[in-house]
Amino acid sequence: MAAREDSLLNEGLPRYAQIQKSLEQRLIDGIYPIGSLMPSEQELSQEFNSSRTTIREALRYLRERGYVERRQGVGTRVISDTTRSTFFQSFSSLDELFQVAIETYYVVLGVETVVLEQELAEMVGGLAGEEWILINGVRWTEAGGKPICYVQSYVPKRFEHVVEQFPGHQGPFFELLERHAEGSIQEVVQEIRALPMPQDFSRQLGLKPGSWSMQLLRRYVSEGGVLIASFNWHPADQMTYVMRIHRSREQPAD
Amino acid sequence: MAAREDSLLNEGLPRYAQIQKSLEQRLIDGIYPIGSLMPSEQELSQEFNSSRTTIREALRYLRERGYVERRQGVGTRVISDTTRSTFFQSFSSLDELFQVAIETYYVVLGVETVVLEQELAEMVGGLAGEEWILINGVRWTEAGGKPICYVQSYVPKRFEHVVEQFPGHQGPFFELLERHAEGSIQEVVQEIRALPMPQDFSRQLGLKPGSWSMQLLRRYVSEGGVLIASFNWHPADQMTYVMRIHRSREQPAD
DNA sequence: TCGGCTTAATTGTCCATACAATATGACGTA
DNA sequence: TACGTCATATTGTATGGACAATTAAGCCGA
Repeated sequence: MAAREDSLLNEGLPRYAQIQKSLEQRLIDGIYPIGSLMPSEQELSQEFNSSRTTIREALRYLRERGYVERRQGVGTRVISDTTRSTFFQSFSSLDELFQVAIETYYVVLGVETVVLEQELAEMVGGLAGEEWILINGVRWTEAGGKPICYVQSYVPKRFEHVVEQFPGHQGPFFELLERHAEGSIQEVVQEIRALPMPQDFSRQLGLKPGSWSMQLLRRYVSEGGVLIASFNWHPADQMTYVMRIHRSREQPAD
Repeated sequence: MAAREDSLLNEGLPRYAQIQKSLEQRLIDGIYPIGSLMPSEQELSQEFNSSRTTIREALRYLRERGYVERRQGVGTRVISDTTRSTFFQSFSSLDELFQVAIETYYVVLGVETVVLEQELAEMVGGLAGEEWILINGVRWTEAGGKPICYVQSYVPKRFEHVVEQFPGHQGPFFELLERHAEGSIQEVVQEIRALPMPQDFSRQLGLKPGSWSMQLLRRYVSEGGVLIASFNWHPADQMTYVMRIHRSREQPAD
């Protein structure tokens, strides 16, 4: 009982939390050096005068925090003296990621089949000489409102039957394509450039000749390859791309 | 014994893992609707003919996965029928985040004290009328190489003594500032714009008048407020900002 | 010296039990 | 009707115990 009070701060925390803190501090202080084995569960159980279950709960926390790895037959090995610290940016959906306003209104201007040249193939993620479908359109704030951006979407020819459904579809095209694809979207690559706005796009968006744009290129990649690659051409003076990046000392899911 | 075999797939998995899978499937199937209470630990213990500890382990998994929340005195309430599925982009350091080439070479052109006007204050995260320190500089590929971008860095006046160390410091300034700040950097906000390149910056970068830029504004925010806000002006034709976003069905730290 | 076997140590899984802490519902009284 | 009290249900914390699975070290024989 007296040994217990000496070893732990009496903070009203559960015992396992107090042991966590003690052990974490020792790791940070290098008392258990990286690469070494910590005392066994039994040894810690005796030191803290607690049951093995309580010790295991504390060690579980250390493992989840990235300080140690635990292996049956070996023991608890120290792999870090700092808790995992990453910067991350996470999104609950791709819409949120791409800051697409839900209420925007998309108008298809035309659909055609194109043969990819080398440079374009590299950008959309296809092969030179392949046939892809190009859909030109304009995204508006609302029907009859202001134009937001000019959109060129490139889709592999094998999704021709899906493209036919695009004009009646008000959500993102990638969602429609994902439903018909082998597997779900695993990665999205976005590239951002400042470029002169092509003149015929300027006309569609009501801009003066010689205007500039922020061009966002996005490739949506599933297991079966690129589903769609879209160039969004935003008028430069109407577009700020904002990213908020947070530090996490915990798993973001906590 | 027979009841046990009926309820669980005999997969060689630990019992708690088998129960996890069963319960997860029920959640996905809507057998336990969102908002409802799942059976109590005791009920599940009887159903699966397992100890309460084993049930708790399975429920812990469901909680960590975001399906349920558990409250003492209430029970286990369903809050989702899908596991957390997020898209994320994580970085092990801010250098990686901002695609800063380690080997670049920064030259300070000048340091002055400025009083923030309203618009600038909003961008750097200060207050109009405040004194901040402005450091102008150019980042080069290497000493004597090509210019990469023009950099305007704004630092609160209270870090005046730290700014004095900037000229001899080849790493990122935010790291130096973080060491002298109250608390570490918790968030970085980055804004990307396509803008005409200011003429005196054009001159410094060897560009023709009328050139355009991609402007990256970054605010590094600690508990005590903004540490530094930097405008990086990149020549438009020399800059593509690339982001790779991955889907994760697990906590990114795993 | 190398390989196989045995033993001991260590963590992983599972159980039963007990008490604490919190929430909820029912009942009684003002 | 509102508030207080009490009983019950539920999850959280903690203990002790047992057996399983894995690893490492030591020993022995070829």
